[in-house]
Amino acid sequence: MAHTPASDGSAATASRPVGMVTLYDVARMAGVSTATVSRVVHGQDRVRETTRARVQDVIEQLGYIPDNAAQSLSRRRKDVIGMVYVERERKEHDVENMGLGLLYYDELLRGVQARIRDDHHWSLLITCLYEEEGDDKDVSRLMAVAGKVDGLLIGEGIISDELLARLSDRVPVVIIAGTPRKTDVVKADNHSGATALVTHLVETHAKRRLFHVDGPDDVPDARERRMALEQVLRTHPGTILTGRYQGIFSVNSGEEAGNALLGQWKELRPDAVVCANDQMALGLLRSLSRAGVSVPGDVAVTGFDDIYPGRINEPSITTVHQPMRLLGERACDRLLDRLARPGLRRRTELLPVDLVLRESCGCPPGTDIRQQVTRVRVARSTTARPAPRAGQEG
Amino acid sequence: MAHTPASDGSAATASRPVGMVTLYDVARMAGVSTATVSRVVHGQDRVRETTRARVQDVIEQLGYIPDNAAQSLSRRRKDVIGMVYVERERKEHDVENMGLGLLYYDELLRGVQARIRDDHHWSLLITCLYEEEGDDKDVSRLMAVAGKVDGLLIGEGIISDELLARLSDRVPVVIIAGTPRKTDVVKADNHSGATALVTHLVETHAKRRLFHVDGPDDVPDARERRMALEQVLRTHPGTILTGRYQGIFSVNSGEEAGNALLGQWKELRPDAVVCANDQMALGLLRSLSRAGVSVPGDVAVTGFDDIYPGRINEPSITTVHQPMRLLGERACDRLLDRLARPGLRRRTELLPVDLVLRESCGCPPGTDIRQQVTRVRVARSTTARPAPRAGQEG
DNA sequence: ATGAAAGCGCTAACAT
DNA sequence: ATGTTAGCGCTTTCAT
Repeated sequence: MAHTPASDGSAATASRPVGMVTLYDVARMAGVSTATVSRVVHGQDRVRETTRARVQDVIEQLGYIPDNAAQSLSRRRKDVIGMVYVERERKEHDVENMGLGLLYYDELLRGVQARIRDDHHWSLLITCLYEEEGDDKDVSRLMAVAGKVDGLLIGEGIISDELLARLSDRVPVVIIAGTPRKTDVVKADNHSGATALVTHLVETHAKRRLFHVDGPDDVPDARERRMALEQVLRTHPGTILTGRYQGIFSVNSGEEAGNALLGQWKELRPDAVVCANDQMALGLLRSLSRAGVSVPGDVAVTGFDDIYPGRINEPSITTVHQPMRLLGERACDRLLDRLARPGLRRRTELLPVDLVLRESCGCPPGTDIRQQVTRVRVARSTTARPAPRAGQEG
Repeated sequence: MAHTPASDGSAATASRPVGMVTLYDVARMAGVSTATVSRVVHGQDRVRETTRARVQDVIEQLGYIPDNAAQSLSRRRKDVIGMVYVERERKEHDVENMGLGLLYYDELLRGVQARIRDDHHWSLLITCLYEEEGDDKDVSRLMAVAGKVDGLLIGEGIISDELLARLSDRVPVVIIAGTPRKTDVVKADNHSGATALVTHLVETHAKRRLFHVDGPDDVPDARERRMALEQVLRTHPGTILTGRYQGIFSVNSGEEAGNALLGQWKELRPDAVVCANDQMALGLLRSLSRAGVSVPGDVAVTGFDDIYPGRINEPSITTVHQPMRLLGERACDRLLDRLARPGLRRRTELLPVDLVLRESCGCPPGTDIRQQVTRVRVARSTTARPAPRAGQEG
């Protein structure tokens, strides 16, 4: 026995985690080889029934649980996929955000879990990065996680190209809601959604003077919605942008946007405010309401994402529904596919969104219509830079 | 070289995951031993500066990322903690629950993450069990996860004693919000919270005829709240339970409870309804409102948990605030502690809750008072009978 | 300061 | 049907 792990009463036993029962222990106690135990554990055939039963007994009795580290090392796969996302705000007592902001990634997570659940062997490792922390922290976190998983789901395009390259060099990566680079991407069709929303404002409600509450510069979602807004303005003569405020997707920044807007109310009063997400729309509505401005009477307001509170708000918020959960599901599916067949061509999957018409845009009280938005192409010519292409299946 | 992993152009290379660069590759390319590379990777001293730099270079160049499986096997620790929870409902399109029910575990998760974030080396593996699935599925999921982690955080006391024993035999376990068994437990002081809430109803608002919307039998939180309610009734002569409905913590089941209540409205009209959580309170309020029953005018209603929608509901809901995030933090702290010092004595930590007075109990419109509940002891002697029964007299 | 080598617990190819 | 054994990639002790 050249390679029997210490299972005698020697000192080596002490260093082993409490209760650590190994395959060898089971094998010895059942009087079979480790190969046989392994076969039993994995329900393989080529084991006599009586043997199987005996081994099974010992397993129960000893409470044996295979060590995944050893399994992984041997099988060259960890049966774990990782999910990375960014926590934007960290204020623990911001009740508003606690009630609202949580939803995005939590839904994503639900989607991923839903996909994973049927396959007992996959597990999900989650890691979040924090916006306010340095890039080096991100790097060390990501390196650590990359060494622990078979594949990675990354929310948003927040990590640098260089880092992404390094990661995807090691494990397959699927980007969720980010700009296509050299990995698979699954994202909502923000462009079409925003286009439909703003077009509704302009064509149905005859709005002409829009104010834009934008999201962070570097967030792909925000960028796409912004570009769509600009494109609609461009293609509708007579419409103008009266101003813009850059928020960070939180209720608070929406309130700030509202205050900024009220500051220029006299001179540059808009007839509609387009917010990059629902949270900010909610914050904006609050500050407008405090100032006695009526919505949609004095001004229309729209959001994006379709979070629950926007639905029950007074007035209810017109917005675009993002299939967040589906996003998680598809991303997960794609990763699992790729893990199974590494040869797959890179692909960007665009998920359709719904336009949700409610009260804040000026539609009649009680309106709550949801209609799928058909895809519209991005106007290439006006986009100076090498536009992210939403290519189908590579 | 007896043990150099295949890094030549041999067939073995093909079976290695794409981009898999090993410590050996780095060592060879830097012209040092694996021991030295390992030292550099872990920033240990006893390496000459020039050597370190050279190795570091090769690491960058090759994009080397240590394989955690191998590290774990060698170091006998995985640097991963697992969190297990139960998904109660699975209806994908139940918008109400999407907006509300998500919050509990998500907050817990946030707490855990918050604790983990400073320690780069820990990662979090999450697994959810599904109520409607069989016990054997739970077992296989839990076994799998137990083999992948150093310690486990388990939400609620939903797993059998036997299974729990087996798990905690292998890795340290901290139960969150469950009944203390033979592991560490971190939980909110449900008993004191429910006692304060019901006492408020009885003493401040002079309620006498209570209806109870209970949670699932086997959920510890529900059980504790139920027992506190009964104890308050018992100690306040003249109070009675007019009826009880057993829900499953969802908005829908709250609505059903409301309908059941309305069914016996004539004969057994209560003056207050105590719901085991906010979701059900919300559902109940909806059905009462549809039936034209005014709250708190005709009847008072209370919830539990303090979820955001209850705060902005019309009327706002009187409830008990659970420190969900803190629960996650403490549980994680405890697990990390135990991992560091396995000898720790088993302990149950009770976290204080807040009584949140709002409108639904009959407090004046606009009320939103939050006060910490001081701990009250569970009355042992009176808990003689095993089964909770309705219609008891105080 | 650096290297050689013995494991860590498990899998799977190859015997028998 | 069952056993033998050579790794999997890394850490760490013990030499040097």
